[in-house]
Amino acid sequence: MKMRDEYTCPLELTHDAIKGKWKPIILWQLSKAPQSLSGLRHSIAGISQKMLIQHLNELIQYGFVAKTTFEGYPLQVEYDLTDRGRKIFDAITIMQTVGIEMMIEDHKEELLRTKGLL
Amino acid sequence: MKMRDEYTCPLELTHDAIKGKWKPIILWQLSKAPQSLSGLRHSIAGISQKMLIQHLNELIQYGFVAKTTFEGYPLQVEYDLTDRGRKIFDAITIMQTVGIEMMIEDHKEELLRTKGLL
DNA sequence: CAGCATCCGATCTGATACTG
DNA sequence: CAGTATCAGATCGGATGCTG
Repeated sequence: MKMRDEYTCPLELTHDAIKGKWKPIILWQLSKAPQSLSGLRHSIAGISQKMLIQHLNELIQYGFVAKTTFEGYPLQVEYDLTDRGRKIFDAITIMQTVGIEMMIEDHKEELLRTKGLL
Repeated sequence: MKMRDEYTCPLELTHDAIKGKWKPIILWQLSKAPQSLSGLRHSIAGISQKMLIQHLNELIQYGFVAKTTFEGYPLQVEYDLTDRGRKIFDAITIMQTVGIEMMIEDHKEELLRTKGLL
């Protein structure tokens, strides 16, 4: 992702920090538990390794995620939310809630439509 | 923007709904007051008319924004947040808060660095 | 297991010009 | 004032193959 040098608008900064197809889901997964790369790859359906690493690195640059590397073989790392990451996670939670409501409402409409009630 | 037919993940749905360079700022502006197209264009620095209309339409499709058209000349419209829009705005608020904190912290570091304290 | 490099099609954005 | 159409460049995302 192209990263900007400077921001004048705080909202733009945060939006940049969580934009991209997979960042919200990565944060969501990490909020459940710190995980390894392969752990995340299994818990996030459909993500490629390239995208996972790229988005993780961006989250690290913005200070939402911390990475710990353990010595020895097999190689082992752990990704975890930082304090800042936990703060932005509150926003992710709201997004999740609203998303659920939207899906329920839309499904309701669909149901009524198929029954000829709309 | 490419719109998906179906969503399996609520978070993905909401993220799609607010993604794009300008959507968070548009929602932010509309939360202050319902506005006309030209009003928004003036309150959002740097946005092109095409992007503004495009993102507004996407926000309408996702049910975050409502549009009212008034008859007569000169043409007049008004964009406003819906209830759903106000819910997602809570997430935007958190994003704004975190963004401000990030900017302050980063600036703090910068200050210390220039003073040779870091 | 963790991570990088490259290539390519899909998508996003912005400038410009035009319509009701 | 509100909105559409088109086109070119930048960016993003996914598949694949390679390294420590």
